[in-house]
Amino acid sequence: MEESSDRPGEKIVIRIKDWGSKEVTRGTTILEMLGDLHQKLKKEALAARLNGKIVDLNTPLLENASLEILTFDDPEGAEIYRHTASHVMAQAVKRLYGNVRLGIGPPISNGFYYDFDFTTPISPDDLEKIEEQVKQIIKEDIPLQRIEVSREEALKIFREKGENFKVELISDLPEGETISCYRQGDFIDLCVGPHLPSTGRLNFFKLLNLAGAYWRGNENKPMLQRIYGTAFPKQKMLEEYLHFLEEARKRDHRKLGKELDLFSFHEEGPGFPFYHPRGIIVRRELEKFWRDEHQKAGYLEVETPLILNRRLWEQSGHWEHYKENMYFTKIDGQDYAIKPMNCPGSMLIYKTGMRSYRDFPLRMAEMGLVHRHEKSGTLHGLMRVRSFTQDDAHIFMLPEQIESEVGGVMELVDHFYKVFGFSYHVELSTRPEKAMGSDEMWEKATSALQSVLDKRGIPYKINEGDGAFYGPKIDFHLQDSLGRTWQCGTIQLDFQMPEKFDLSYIGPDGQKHRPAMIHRVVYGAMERFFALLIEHYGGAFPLWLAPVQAIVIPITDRQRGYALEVNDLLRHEKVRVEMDDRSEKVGYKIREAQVQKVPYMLVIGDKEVEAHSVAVRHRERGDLGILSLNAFVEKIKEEINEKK
RNA sequence: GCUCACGUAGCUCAGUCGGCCAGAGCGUAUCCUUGGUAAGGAUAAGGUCACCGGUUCGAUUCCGGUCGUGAGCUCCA
Repeated sequence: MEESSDRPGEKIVIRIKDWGSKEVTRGTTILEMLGDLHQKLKKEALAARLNGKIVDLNTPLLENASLEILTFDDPEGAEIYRHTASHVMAQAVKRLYGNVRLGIGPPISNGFYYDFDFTTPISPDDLEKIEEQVKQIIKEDIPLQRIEVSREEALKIFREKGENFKVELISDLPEGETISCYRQGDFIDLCVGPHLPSTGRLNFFKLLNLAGAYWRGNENKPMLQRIYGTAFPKQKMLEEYLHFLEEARKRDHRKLGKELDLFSFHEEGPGFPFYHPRGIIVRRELEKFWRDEHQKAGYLEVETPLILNRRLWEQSGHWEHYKENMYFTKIDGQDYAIKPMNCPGSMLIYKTGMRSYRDFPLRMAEMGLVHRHEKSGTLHGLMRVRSFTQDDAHIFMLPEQIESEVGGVMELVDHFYKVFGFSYHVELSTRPEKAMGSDEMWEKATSALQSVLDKRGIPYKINEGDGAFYGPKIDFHLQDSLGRTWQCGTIQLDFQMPEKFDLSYIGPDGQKHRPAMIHRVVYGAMERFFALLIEHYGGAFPLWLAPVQAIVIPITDRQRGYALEVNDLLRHEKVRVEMDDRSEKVGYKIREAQVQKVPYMLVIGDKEVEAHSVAVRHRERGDLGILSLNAFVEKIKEEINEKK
């Protein structure tokens, strides 16, 4: 609408969000304009949105326009800030280790990274040195300059520098695309930008860790060294972030698992978890809840063997598609495999009799222990293991029941996660490269899942090519204490297994038909869900899950008799109770119970013996005063039942 | 699987630039203490310094390999 003209000295009008309009001379940069407008804003501004497009502050204003100033509080602002930080780090690395080639260096949530190809690998000790150099570059306050170049020029620049990764990136850019670079002093990087106007705009900077990363995420390509870091405009923000990381480490399920004596791992079985008495209590409670809810939701429970003949796995397609992840054994000279999935077993149960459309939907659930050979480097506490129990179910149904059944599972998942207070996000995964079945089948199955999500208005992300080999899936992801996400629930539509196993049902027409089927889990894997729960609650499980729900603490030996009576009564009422009658002071016993995150501590002195009562202390609410023994028993039983 | 780092008592961690009996705190055991809401005191036990080789007069320490663990990549519930 607004025609630009090339007459110099002409005035143009800029409408600035939250700051009204401003008249400037054509050609004034955004930064210059801000200087006239407001010093604080100029200081906080990182980039701007000019007529909807995010640009550098050095961008000259050439026509009437609308402008929005981006600060660190805007997600885009923070990204630009971190992106510049990554360039500065790369410059520092270049200065210190001249002979290093650059990979990529994007901002990520809470920070940034940059990938480098060093001639000799650096060690974590080098980070300090790099950090010092970064500080130096910030101090030098070097301006960042955007340069737009032709493809040939870009190739020339980076070829001359020996930056063959950058050359590869440029070569892969579509023809005709403007190629931009950012220069700061002697350092130049291929980058779309935008960036901060100068390195001095960065403030508090911290390099966090060093890791390996394949070039372009491809395991067949060279491995680079990735340096992770973060940057904030205020010291306090950086400190808060580092503090958050520290707190998150305290909630790490691997640490809490040890401290609370829940589970362990051993060299004798890497990736194979050992549940301790306290850990198995939590798991059994989760299972109990699961059985109750599944019974209500109309599921039938089954159990199938751990080891089954090779023939079955050939029939299911696992032999062909999943062999690398399976464990094998021989029985009487015949090949057997330890099940990596529960479905083939359920197929055999399905086939033990004639099925009628009247039986549908047939919801067959199984807490099935599966074993998978996961790559050693991927193991991670209970989150990623080699043997785990899936709260599996296979639903056999009429094709027209798919939508309502998928919807039903989604409701069940939502209900479960709400009970634990988890928030989650949903992803839809489509056909992988290595897949069974025709494109039409995949198309049909994928759009069925998509339509359920769309109809329910559930936001989801699409993961192209991430489906199971037998069908597309809807995944439910939860976050751990550090914000890393883990797939838990999943709903997988499968038109393959029914074919492979020649499943049938008798329809109303008296003829045989092929049933539709879904695989689904709600918790996902009990191990992973348990790990997430530990981190979610920081080890302080809600009463109904707590391994020890109450601890009886007699003050002296005199109260031991009555304390034992309290202990026995609670135990008979199925409360998980322990007694601490060691000759230690009350304070000591309380401290230990607090550290172990026991919900209720029952202190018993002479007064309580006399009154047949208990002095109740709650791990979070503190001293709750004296309750009669019976009143406490009722109270705790009620709270357990209500899953408070 | 790959890159880098790490592996010392049940746990958390010192330490040894190659050399006498390898240390601390917590925990455990025994004794003293019987103390009212987050650590009472004393004594003791506890280690093939992950494992296997090599270098060396001598290795927990240096080198190589194996196993395990961590961060991340790849892969996945």
